Amino acid sequence: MPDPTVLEIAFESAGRRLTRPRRAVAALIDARDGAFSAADLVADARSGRLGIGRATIFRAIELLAEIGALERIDLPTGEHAYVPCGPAHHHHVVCRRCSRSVEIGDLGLVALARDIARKTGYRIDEHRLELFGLCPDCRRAGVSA
Amino acid sequence: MPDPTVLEIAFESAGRRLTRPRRAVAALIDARDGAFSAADLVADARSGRLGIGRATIFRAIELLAEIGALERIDLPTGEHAYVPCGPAHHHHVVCRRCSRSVEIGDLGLVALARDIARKTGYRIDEHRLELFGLCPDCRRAGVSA
DNA sequence: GGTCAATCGAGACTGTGTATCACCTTGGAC
DNA sequence: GTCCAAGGTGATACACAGTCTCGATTGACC
Repeated sequence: MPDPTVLEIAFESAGRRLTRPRRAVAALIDARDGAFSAADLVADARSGRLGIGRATIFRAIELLAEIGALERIDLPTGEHAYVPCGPAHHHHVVCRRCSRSVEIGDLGLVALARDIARKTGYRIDEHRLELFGLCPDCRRAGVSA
Repeated sequence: MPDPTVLEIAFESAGRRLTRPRRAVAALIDARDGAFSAADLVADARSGRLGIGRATIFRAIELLAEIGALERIDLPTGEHAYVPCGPAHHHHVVCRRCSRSVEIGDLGLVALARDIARKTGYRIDEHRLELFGLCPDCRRAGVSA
């Protein structure tokens, strides 16, 4: 057996069983290398004839998101997507063409939120920053759409 | 007829007809004073027996969002919501209890995005920042949930 | 008042995500 | 290796958001 992947380790360290379907879902996510939708994974599983049920894929995604190994983001189109990520507070920059994404650190946003709290009187306990654009490769490929 | 509301004016200045159903939707939105979901408006319309079709409400929301009089935000729960707002670039702070929201200015985020672009090599052309918490009233009301 | 394109309401349809339930796997105890 | 309970699975039904279609209606303009 090859080394367990980050996602496989995530299942185990959360005290959950590492089953064949979960391994398969983890592999599909790894193969995607970027943001993906649940429908993407379902299609991948189907085209690869992995015999994994739709519900299982949704459950695996939900579980990984709960663990913190995956984060749900909202594309500008209104669709939901998921990005594999580490547990520390961070944000994502997503390529709107190939969906590849990179994590960026906090960037002083926590301080900014504190500032906004002071100005508005709100107690802010959650924030979300997402950036969309073109990754270096897609820029080089001269994509403009 | 009372003075036309901001949303009514938005319809007209976009060169769209100000029909009875659109007026009704605008009134429902004004009555909400904060973020709302499409389902909220549908329920409001139904309970008020306004005789407005579901599709019409969705169409009006879509149109207002297109015009820029409404912005779609994504609640932490994954649901979509809409907030009435002005056309200038800004962000929203939303109370997770009463849904009241305030607009905040750009706050140097455009500069931050430029900085991120330089560091990551991405060309960033869109970003979204949403903050969630408790508004002053709900804080005073001692709500902690 | 008459005309016509924009808009409307009803309802069918699509896609995403959840719930249910009988069956299957996993991993630990022996 | 065998057994067993808990956790997990797949099929399917369901709930809901949002879109599309189409014949009927309406508002803006002459």
